[in-house]
Amino acid sequence: MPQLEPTGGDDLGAPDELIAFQDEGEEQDKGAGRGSAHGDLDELKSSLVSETENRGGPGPGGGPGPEAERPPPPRESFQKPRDSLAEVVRRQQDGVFFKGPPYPGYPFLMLPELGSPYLANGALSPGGARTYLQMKWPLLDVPAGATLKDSRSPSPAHLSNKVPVVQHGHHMHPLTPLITYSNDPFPPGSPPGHLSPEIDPKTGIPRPPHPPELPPYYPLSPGAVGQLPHPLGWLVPQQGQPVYSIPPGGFRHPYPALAMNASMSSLMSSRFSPHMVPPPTHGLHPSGIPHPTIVSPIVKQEPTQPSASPGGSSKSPVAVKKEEEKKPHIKKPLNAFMLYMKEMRAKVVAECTLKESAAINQILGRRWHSLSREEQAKYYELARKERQLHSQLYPTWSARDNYGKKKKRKREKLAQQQSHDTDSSLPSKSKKPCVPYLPPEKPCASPASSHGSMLDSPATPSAALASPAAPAPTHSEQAQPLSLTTKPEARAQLAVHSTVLSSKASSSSSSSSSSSSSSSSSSSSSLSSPPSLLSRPIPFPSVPPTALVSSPPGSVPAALAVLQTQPLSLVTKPAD
DNA sequence: TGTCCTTTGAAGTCT
DNA sequence: AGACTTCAAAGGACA
Repeated sequence: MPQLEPTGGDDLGAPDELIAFQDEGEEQDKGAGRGSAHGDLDELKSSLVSETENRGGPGPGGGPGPEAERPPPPRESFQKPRDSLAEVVRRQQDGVFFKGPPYPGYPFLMLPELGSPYLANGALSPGGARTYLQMKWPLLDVPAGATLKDSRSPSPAHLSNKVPVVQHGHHMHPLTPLITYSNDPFPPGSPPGHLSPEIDPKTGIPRPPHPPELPPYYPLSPGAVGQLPHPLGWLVPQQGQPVYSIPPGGFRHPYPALAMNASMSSLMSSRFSPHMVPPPTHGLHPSGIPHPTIVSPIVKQEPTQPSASPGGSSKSPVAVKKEEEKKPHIKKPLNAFMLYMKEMRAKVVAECTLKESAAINQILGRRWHSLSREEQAKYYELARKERQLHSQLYPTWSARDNYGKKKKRKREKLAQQQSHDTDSSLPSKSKKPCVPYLPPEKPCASPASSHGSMLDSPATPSAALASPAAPAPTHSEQAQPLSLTTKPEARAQLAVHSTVLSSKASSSSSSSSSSSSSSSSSSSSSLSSPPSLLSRPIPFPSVPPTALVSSPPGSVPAALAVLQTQPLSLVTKPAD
């Protein structure tokens, strides 16, 4: 694990290798020929990512071409068989969520009215245009929920995007003016493995080598990053969530000694605002908005210096406990996916009537996988910045500090799961069916069905592969519904599905297991998926050998794209 | 009211 | 070292 360096040039797991993404994308944009090594997979890839291409839509970054050309992002969820809920969710995605580009709002987020709302007073007024000026950005004070739904869309496409997306003018990433991509040293470390520039650990598909002429940094070129909605939701009110505002007069750094660069300042001012210091108004920001990462304990928190080592004193247990109670709860910095979720949740909710986070999260998880590496890289970068800032703000903070703050349930659940595994006949606890997470009406599912999703009318794998131009869903999006759920309960439930599927399909589970184990990917928990879940039948017949051969374990073989079809049809519509 | 669900990733603990 | 666990966000569902 990369360690935080005093210089701030730490590598906190950010995908440094993502440096190659931009180049890759550009190359693809130019339609440049690709290495012969990919030749065999090109066709498959194109067919697999055709949906991505379709939904890519016209964007600042270019046409849909690049998306289709890029290797499928590492996805592990292929092996995750989904229950009916996931199925419905998938359909919703296919039919609704992926009808547009992943970030449909970017282009038109270049709001023309630069500065008007907040330039005057230094803060965004409620309902004010979310046009962020570069220099003003750190000082923005966005009222909570003020801009959750921005109907003033300059573009029709924006109508569907009700998520307040912060967008800099000039295609400037919100953090671009603040994050010194070129100066802020982020030595290559251990970024997400699936984002490796050389070989995708998941897919095993070699990636175009990073041209030496390119800077060893994330390809967050202004143009590229400009498409990124403000992933740091702290400045963007979402779902009525309080926005981490900054005092009108700017923001007072609680740690003068802490050298803060612009990026730090931006982060600090937003998510990790100096609320650790004696809050001016009883733990609340001067604006009255609670700090996002610091949850004041019930007991009125006292001015405690985060840097000051907590505990370590010879106090009585009671005193220590009392002191701990007073300690503000410093939340963990959000990881890339959390940032993504935070940003996209509102959009998904807006696009669909889904309200339940569980279902939405499933969608988001799939969308996350469907994101291009470049897009993911943005979030990884932001997450790394967050962690970096967090570590600087709270040097003594450790994730352990929050251990036990929440009711430990997983352990219990896991224990139950284990016992459940031993005795599969006994339902664990009050296990809730996964189906309920989707509303019965499933308004978002209709379009997909009307369009004839792959599930509704599963196309033969061969057909899908044979017609790359066909709007075939991306492998991830298609397969994810089948992906194993990492939750013990769900796994237990899915095991039933798996069993049914296995009984219905004579396909060997070995192939599926290999692909399932490939879910190695990101989620460690997925690795622990019980074999029973891996036994999901996977039709490989029509899969070109190259696709399988070139897809090492831990990858998502293009062949798995076929999973979307038959098995899914078996799983779908459980409740109907 | 509190917990669960659900997702991924980071970071912790445990073996 | 690897496996496992917890937490981060979110909000409806449920006991």
